[in-house]
Amino acid sequence: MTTRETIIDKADELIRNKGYNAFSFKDISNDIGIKTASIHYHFPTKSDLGVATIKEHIERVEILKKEVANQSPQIKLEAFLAVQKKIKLENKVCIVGSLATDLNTLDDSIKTELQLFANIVLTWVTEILTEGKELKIFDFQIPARTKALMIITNMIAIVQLSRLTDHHDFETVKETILQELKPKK
Amino acid sequence: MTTRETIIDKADELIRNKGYNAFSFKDISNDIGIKTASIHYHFPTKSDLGVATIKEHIERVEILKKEVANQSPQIKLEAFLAVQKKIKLENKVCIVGSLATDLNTLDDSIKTELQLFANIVLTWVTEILTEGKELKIFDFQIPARTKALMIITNMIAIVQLSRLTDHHDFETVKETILQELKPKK
DNA sequence: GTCTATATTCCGATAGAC
DNA sequence: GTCTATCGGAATATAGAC
Repeated sequence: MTTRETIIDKADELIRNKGYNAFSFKDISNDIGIKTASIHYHFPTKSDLGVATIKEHIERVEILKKEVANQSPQIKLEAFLAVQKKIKLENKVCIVGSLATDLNTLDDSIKTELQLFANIVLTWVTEILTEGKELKIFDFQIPARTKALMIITNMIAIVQLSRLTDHHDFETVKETILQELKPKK
Repeated sequence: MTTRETIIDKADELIRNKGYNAFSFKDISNDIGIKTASIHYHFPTKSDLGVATIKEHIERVEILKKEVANQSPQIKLEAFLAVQKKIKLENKVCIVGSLATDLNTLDDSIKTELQLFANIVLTWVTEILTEGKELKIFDFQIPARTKALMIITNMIAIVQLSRLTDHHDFETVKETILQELKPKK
């Protein structure tokens, strides 16, 4: 992994662990053994690093989409939910939720990139649901985009809320999503 | 309103507008015309102010609960959803979501108070749903607490996500929640 | 590319006058 | 209760040596 990639990886971890305004170049410096001045060589400003971190997420989603492109909608949806499960296991939150709560403090460059990422995820889940309904693997009576909003908001917020209520609540919500998509016999 | 209450009100606004780690005593000082040293007189530390802000939310929920105690489950649920609608109109986020994403940076005193608040809300919505189901006003096939988790996570995250996708998505999710609770004829 | 050194600004918090 | 003044520390960012 290049230094640049190592920095982005650590920034991603810190943003989703502590929040954008709580992490500093010094945190990265301490964790990966490089001086803050060197980080500025790769990313002149903190916003540049923030944008690069979101771009990394976009790339990862595009790769995941391709990996499951030929699989069933069921497998595709489980691939999406597995990402959330990993977030929960690592006690992090989704970068969309993490940055959305800080949105009014972010530069336009980060806002724009985050909007792009959010819409990519929303479009992907909408497509999965549409395909699943056509194949009668999923059943729901509302527009696919609306159903995608319901599912995505469930996942974004349960990683946050289950930090406060009960960590098992994550699994409860995830299983409920899958159950409610099953066609009635 | 006392100075103490004015400070709490402004802190609440800043936490839900910018995030806990992005707001400062100076922000409050500028906005309400009092020096930062005076804020420290009322709240020795930032954590003390954070705890007091959550306590204020707890009090408001308790008051709202009493106001609608004799109303139908439908009215009670709409009272809960109206709070979220107000949050959306003010371009803020729910304090649970705002602080949950920063949780790993918060003092235990704030964490504990936030956990208390989250559980109060969860219990309240669970009770509303239980009552509504008994009266056949609401229909759902999962445990009431699980349904409450689904609805609360929808609302917490849609105020965040609709900042990025489409502001109308808030209303879409809110109306879908109500529609899906209606008994099938 | 990475370093040392530093500029500048802002933060939370405290002492003490009024 | 509110103020002025200040402390100690941490933040983002830059200049310039290697």
